[in-house]
Amino acid sequence: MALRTQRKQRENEARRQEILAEAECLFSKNGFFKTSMADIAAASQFAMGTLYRFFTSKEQIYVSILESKLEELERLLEEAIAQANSASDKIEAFIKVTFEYADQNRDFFCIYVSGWSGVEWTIKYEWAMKSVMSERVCQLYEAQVDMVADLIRQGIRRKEFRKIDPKDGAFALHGMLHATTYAWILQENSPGTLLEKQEMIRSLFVDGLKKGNDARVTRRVG
Amino acid sequence: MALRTQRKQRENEARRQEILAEAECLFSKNGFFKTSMADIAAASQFAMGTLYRFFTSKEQIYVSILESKLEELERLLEEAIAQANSASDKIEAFIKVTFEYADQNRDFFCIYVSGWSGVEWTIKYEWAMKSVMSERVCQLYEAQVDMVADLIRQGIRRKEFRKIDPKDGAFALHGMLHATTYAWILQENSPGTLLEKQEMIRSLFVDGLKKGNDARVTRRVG
Amino acid sequence: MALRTQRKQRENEARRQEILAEAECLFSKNGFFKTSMADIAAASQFAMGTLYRFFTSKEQIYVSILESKLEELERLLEEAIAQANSASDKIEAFIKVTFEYADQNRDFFCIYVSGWSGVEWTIKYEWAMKSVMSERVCQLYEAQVDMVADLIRQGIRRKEFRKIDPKDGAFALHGMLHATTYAWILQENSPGTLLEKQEMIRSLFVDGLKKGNDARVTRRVG
Amino acid sequence: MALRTQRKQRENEARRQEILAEAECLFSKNGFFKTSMADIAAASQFAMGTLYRFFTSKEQIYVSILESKLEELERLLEEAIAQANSASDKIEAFIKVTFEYADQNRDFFCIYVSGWSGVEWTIKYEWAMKSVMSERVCQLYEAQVDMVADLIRQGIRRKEFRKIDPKDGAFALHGMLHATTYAWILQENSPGTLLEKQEMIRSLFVDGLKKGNDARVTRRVG
DNA sequence: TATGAATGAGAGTTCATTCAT
DNA sequence: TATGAATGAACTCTCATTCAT
Repeated sequence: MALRTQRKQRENEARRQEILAEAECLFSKNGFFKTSMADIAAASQFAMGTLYRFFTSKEQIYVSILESKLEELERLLEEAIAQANSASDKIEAFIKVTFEYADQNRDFFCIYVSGWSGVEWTIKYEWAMKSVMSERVCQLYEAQVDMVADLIRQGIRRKEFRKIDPKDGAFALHGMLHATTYAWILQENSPGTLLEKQEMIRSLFVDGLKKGNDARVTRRVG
Repeated sequence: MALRTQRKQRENEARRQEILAEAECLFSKNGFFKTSMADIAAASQFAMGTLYRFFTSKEQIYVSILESKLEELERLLEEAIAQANSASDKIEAFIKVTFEYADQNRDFFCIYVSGWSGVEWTIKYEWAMKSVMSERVCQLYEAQVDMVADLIRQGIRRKEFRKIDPKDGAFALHGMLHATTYAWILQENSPGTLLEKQEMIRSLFVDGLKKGNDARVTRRVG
Repeated sequence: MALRTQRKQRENEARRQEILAEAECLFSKNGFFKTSMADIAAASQFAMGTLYRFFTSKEQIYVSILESKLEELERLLEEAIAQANSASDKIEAFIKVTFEYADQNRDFFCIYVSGWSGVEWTIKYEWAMKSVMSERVCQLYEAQVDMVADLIRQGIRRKEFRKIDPKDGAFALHGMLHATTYAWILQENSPGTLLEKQEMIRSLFVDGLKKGNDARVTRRVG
Repeated sequence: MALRTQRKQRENEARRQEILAEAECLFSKNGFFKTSMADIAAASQFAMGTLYRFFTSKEQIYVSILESKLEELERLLEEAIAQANSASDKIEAFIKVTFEYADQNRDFFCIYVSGWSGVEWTIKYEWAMKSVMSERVCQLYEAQVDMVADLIRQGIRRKEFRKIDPKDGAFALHGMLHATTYAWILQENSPGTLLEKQEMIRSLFVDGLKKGNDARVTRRVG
């Protein structure tokens, strides 16, 4: 009996994943609002009512996609960072893993960037965004910023990097990564792979952070 | 008669702008889908039917906001770039103008970033995006990328910068700018101004691009 | 302009009434739950969206029927009662007006009795009933009980009636009236009019209450 | 084998009763429409499919509650009436048993009154009512009316009561009983018992029917 | 020309019933 | 036999767009 229960659970999990996979594809193609539950039902070959056995609402499907993928990405990022030594190498690892993941999860990345820029939802006012994005998703987004911010802080402490606001730096890096990824996804028949951009981003960001630069130069904001 | 026609045109233009201004505010607060034509009509104090005399659809209102602001921003960017000499200085000017504009047009910027990440609409498939974003908006987005790409190409030719793919660099810079701006807009009561972030972005990007990117490079205050 | 506004208002009121009339018919035939907004729209020859310009929800339509008719009935009852002198005559007037109104508003009376027995909604738990029946409707139902209870109280004070709990008596009278009305409405091709039952109810109730009765009879409960 | 079959039958009957008991509770609390089969399944601890082994539909469950309780009530009423002598005493017995039963079966009584006023279902048109209420339930309702009507007829024949339409009188009595019961059930923490109302109803109805009354009073319908 | 009421397709969600296990 | 997941039609309500005034 325990066996049957286990099989059921496995099957359910598989179905959930099927639904999520189809929904991911649709959301990435058409966005949240132009994807209907009927579309998801048709694509995943389930009846509409069945979707509601697995998810309580359309929003929950959306959020579930983000949560599961963001958690996976976070694990991969942490693993890779742990294996690198210097702050520079850790950031390089961060960039590499992000690109690899984007390469293998293009659909998700479209949604991911969407969440990042917060935009499909609403923009300026927290309340509106929070109403859709679960607490957990917000945490996961912030965790990614913090991860980079910590690496920058580390690099500054170890004198690898010059002094900058670590959070500002983290936002800047994410911006570069997402814009690059997104541009690459859009040109559907891009010749190369995303990993080819890795060195460019690394050199721009890491070299731009290198210690020497601000020692020699005194600048005012214009 | 010509006079009366002219006055009518001026009045109409004024009305259009009023509508756009209110819509901008609403779209930035609530996003495209959660803003209804009734909302826009109420906010702009026009009847719903009247909105359709000025714009053929809700989407056109959205697009018109982007078009007019993007054109204004493009003019400002070109002016500023023309007045700078070196590629570095031109890029610095680009960053400065972008931040200034964002500071003065927060509502628009929320929409702008949205358009950039393409996200509220649809992401992967051109046709879906094109159905909403006018040809003109796409041109304007591309023009901004090209503007930066050209500056980078120039810098490389003049040996200011090391060799990188100019378009990749342009995407990277835009990503940094938008992420920084967006993060700044979100924290509603941010203490400083956006311009304070300018030097950070500049040094990250321009220094990251510098030829040798090492102790050999000397910089002037721009 | 004021004239046009007035005409508009009159027209709107007329439309509201049309919708209410059709809905009344449907609700009385099929009950609240088996009457759909599509049914009401079809019957009243309006588009579904139009119904929502006049009423915020299906429940509001239902409640509006009750409110307007209950208020009218209350007015009629009060008028008739005021014109009678003795408590007996006032109660007779109450019965007469109730039957007359039922005769002319059969559809409404089906809904009315439904509300009285509280039944379509939920029965035991106030909260569930209150969620549908507006505060106002509840007040109006109670006002009708109180009206009769007051008459009984009056009759007792004036020694017309023997002593009973006035509220209990009021419930009893309403029960008789509703059961009689309802039975009469159900037999669609009833030969006589409801008013023929008036004297029966009057004599049962008023004579049952007459002072003398309990003098002659000594009874034990049980 | 016959023994096993019998045990099965007994078990099945027990299950049926369990389901009916839980359903009764739910229907009385939430009404027919706001009670789902899932609710009933959960409350009775059976799988939804199992419910359909015992009942062909949700409506049948509803109807079965009415049937079984109405049959029980009918038996009790007939027993009590048989033991009384005069028409007055028989009617008193009828009232007493009805109140006792209501006191012990509040959940059922909510549903019962609902059925009586016919209301949750549909009101005016036979077909609609018949579609839900089984032939049997209608018979049982009518049987109750007839039982009282017969008593009244008897009383008239024996000169205990003055002449009235026996069926009208029966409806009136039922109306009083139901309204009184229902009002009492609704005030959840009613201080006394329902039986305390018995004498009031008896004296109202029986005294109202007493022979002498119509001798003293000659009245016209107004 | 300007209006805003009217439209009706389409949205997300529920639930009585079925049927493979 | 008993299960409960799967079904999909039907529900209430929304809103971009139209058009009679």
